[in-house]
Parts: sequence; C-alpha cells; structure tokens
Amino acid sequence: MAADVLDATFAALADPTRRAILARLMEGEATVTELAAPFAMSQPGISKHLRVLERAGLVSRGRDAQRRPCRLEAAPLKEAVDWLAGYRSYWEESYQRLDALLGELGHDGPDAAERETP
Amino acid sequence: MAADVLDATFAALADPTRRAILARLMEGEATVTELAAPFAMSQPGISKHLRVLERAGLVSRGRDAQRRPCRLEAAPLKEAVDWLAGYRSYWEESYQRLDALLGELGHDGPDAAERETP
DNA sequence: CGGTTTTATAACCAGATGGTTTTGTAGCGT
DNA sequence: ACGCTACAAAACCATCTGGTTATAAAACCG
Repeated sequence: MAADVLDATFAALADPTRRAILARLMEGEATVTELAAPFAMSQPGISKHLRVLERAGLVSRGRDAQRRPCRLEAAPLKEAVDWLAGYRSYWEESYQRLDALLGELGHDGPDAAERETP
Repeated sequence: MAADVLDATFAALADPTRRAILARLMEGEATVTELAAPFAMSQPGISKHLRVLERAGLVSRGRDAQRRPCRLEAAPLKEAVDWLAGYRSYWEESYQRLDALLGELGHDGPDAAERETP
C-alpha cells in the first residue's frame, strides 16, 4: 500500500480547516471564495489548504470562467480506511477478552501475521 | 467528534516510521530498542516518534526495570475511521452512478445532510 | 476600454517537525 | 562499587507548515 499516498492523505487530514473543507465539498462543488467564506482566514490561506488537498488527490478542480470549482475526490480516503482496517480488531470491544485469552497462551495479538503495511 | 483528537491522530499517522512502529506493536509490546532496531535512525529519533504517538494516545508505556515497554492503544484509530466512514459513499463504486443520477436531479450528493464533522 | 471579481503567486514570518549528536540518569549484573 | 544497558533530555540544525500582506493575472461586466 503506497506509503507516500498515506503520508499525503493523513497529513492533509491532520488539519481541521482542511477537514472542514472536505465536509463542505460533500454538499457538492464549490468555488474558492465559497469555501473561504465560513473561515476567519484570508483567501490565499484557503488557496494554500486547497493546494495541499489537491496534491493529496482529495480535491480536483475544474474551470468556470474565473472560477476554479473544487470537487471532492474521496479515493485516497479509501486507502486510508483500508490501512486503518488492519487495526480494527485492536479497538473492538471483544478485543479486551480476546487479548487476555491469547496472552495466557503466550501469544502476541490477534491475527499477528506480516502486517508490515497492513 | 473532538477535533484535536483527530488532529493528533492523523498527524501521528502521517509519518511512515510511526506507522511502521504501530504495525510492529500489533505483534505485541516492545521496548524502545526493539522498536528502533529495524530503522536506520538513532535511538533518540525513535524516542521522539514514540512521544508523538504517546501524545496522540496511540501508544502507552509500562515499566520493566530500565525498559519502558510500548503497547498499542488503538482507540484513537476508531475515532479516525469513524470520521472517515462519513465519506464512505463518496468512494464506493456505486457512487459514480448514484452521483450521476442525483446530478441530473440537480442534487448535491448522497446523504448531503449536515455532515459538518461527519 | 476600464473596473470588478476570482484566483494564484510571491515574499515573509513564527513556530512545528524530523533528524542529529551529546550528555545525563536509572537500574541491572557481577 | 563498577560498568553496562536502556532510555530520556538538551541543544542544535534544516526544512516544512500555517498563516499573513501585497501584487499580479485572467476573465467577466458595463
């Protein structure tokens, strides 16, 4: 699972402004000024965030006269969630008991195969 | 959904070394030197990464004489995956057709309710 | 043509990040 | 008591990040 895709995706998601932009884009395409409106931030500030999202492949942009409408591209989010899914058994409620059980058997953890990049 | 938890979690996951450390911890507890072994990096370098993971709540540490064994704490990963789940319909294969359909109806997207913090 | 809207670019700044080397410290083993 | 092991802490460095202001360019509007 491509490491730098995950790098860029997680890094992009680590900022609340960018997450809010993605949330806004769930409602449909939006121009830069529309996206900037809800935030107490300058327009170039938003443009920078959009560049980060674009380089992470989370946003694509079209053309409409002067406007550059932004569109949500969710594919990298699937990569992220696929990676996270490898840890699912570790946060599930049943894991507490399972872990204790396997611990008594001198085991390491559930499904402890080569999960290098899970 | 607590924003700073997601901030810290996604930021921690944005580094391949830290993701590899988490992957290693799926096999069970490990000491700092055990964790440092696979990497071409100094021990303090790994300790810094561990501090990031610890502050994100992804790792907890015990005591065993001089050793400070690290343990995976996956709860924040659930938060992350719960947030991502709000975008699930946007990357699903069926979304292409659904989006096109809704687009013809002048709609915005699937389930376009207030997903501010999905 | 001239002005307005929309966006991008550049230059700059403070602070975080990712790494290093060096040094210190706690606890074990002999 | 001595030295070794395991780790942390500090100081330092380069680079990235998140923000700003000011400026420029592109396309519309009248």
